Amino acid sequence: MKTKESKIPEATIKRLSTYINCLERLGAENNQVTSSEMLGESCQVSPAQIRKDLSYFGEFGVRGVGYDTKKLEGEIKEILGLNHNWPTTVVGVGKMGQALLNFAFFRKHGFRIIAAFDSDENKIGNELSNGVTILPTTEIENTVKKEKIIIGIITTPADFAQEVTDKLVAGGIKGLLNFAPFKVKVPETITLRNVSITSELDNLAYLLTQKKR
Amino acid sequence: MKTKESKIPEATIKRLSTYINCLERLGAENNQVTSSEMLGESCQVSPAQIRKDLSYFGEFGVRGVGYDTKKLEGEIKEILGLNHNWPTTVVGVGKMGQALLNFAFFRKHGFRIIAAFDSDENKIGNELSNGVTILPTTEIENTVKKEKIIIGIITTPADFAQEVTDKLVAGGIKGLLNFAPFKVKVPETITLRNVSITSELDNLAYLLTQKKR
DNA sequence: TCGACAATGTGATAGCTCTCACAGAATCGT
DNA sequence: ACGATTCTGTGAGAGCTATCACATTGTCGA
Repeated sequence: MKTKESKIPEATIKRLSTYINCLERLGAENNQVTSSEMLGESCQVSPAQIRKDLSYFGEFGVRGVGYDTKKLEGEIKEILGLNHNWPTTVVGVGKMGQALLNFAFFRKHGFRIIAAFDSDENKIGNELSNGVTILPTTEIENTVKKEKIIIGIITTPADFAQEVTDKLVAGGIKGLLNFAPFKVKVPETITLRNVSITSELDNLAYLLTQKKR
Repeated sequence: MKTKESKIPEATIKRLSTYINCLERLGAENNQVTSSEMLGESCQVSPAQIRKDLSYFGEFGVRGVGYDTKKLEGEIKEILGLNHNWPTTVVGVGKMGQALLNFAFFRKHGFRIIAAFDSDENKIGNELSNGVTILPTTEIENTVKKEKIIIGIITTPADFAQEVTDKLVAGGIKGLLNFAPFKVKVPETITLRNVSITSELDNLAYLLTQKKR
């Protein structure tokens, strides 16, 4: 895989992820070959946009023909780095945490859950369906160190988000995905993505309010 | 509230939502007055960006002083339309659906859950903590019509997302927030936001992969 | 073998978003 | 009363992202 040196738009990365989804579906529907138009139809992105996005990383299609569905899917997974198996932990085993732990695609997307933490004494010691035992949050730093955990997923209430973040960072975590409705702060060396579900709700509210006018 | 006629960037709307979060926090910490710098520090946005964002909607601050924390919070809520009480339904009462139903801020953000649906017979008939009874998905169209539900939140598996979407649309829904990892299609008149949790995971994977290079 | 055709890859360009720098406006101390 | 100070609001411009149009390249049938 050759990566061209120009900067790749964040939006492109986001779309690549949706391309995989659509390619899987198209593949399952027996489309051995896909055109940028067909893929665009499927994931509601313009064909030109798709070609442009792919062009940042190389040439994956055949002119006059299109893309080999399976092959392209593989290429994009390679680009995104979904062929890894990052040791991952989830902190906060509430409903949101459980929802994520259930997601079958965790593994498919290159994450391996090897620890879970909560501060609720009733949950500590319980075993998840994948065999992982819920540990107290006091064990975060130790465990991250010992198990060489790379990725932390935060699904605690907002008030505890910074606290557990600091513990994960102290343990040497590399990447964080924060679902708590609080923008946590981390040292620059750490890769962080804040996912704000509230802002999606707010966004919808805004759009609907506009429409009423 | 006067809205200037120029188009407002989507990114601005997203940020406004985070401003509310930070303003609540700052207010709780007894900051009666906030500067764009303080707010920027709190939510990790540049002060200039904050002022620009707000300038799309009017003038909310006092030069040389800053913003009245509580008042600004109220203004932004007004802009986003969080002072409504949209009748809302959740389709798919799995872990993800339950997580959302638990979120206290549903009401705070202008949504009122008045129905929930699932296709699992073991769940149908159960009552949620807010008193709502889970109905079978066959009742979606009827109920949406009868209860004049405006907003639908989809937390089903990907395979059922389009199906329930169509039912919600048939019932006359106005806005949809789709958490299923499948980009559903709706008529143009309907406001739709697809929230892709997988793409956040993928994005993190990509960033970490890049860093290793 | 060759021409018609189909769909990619990409330079140019339009459009959008953020950043910068500073003018404008309110407060406070003297 | 007024100048120094502070922080907002905003035009201009830089930087980034998406769209367009077409040259390019491969396929397929005659």
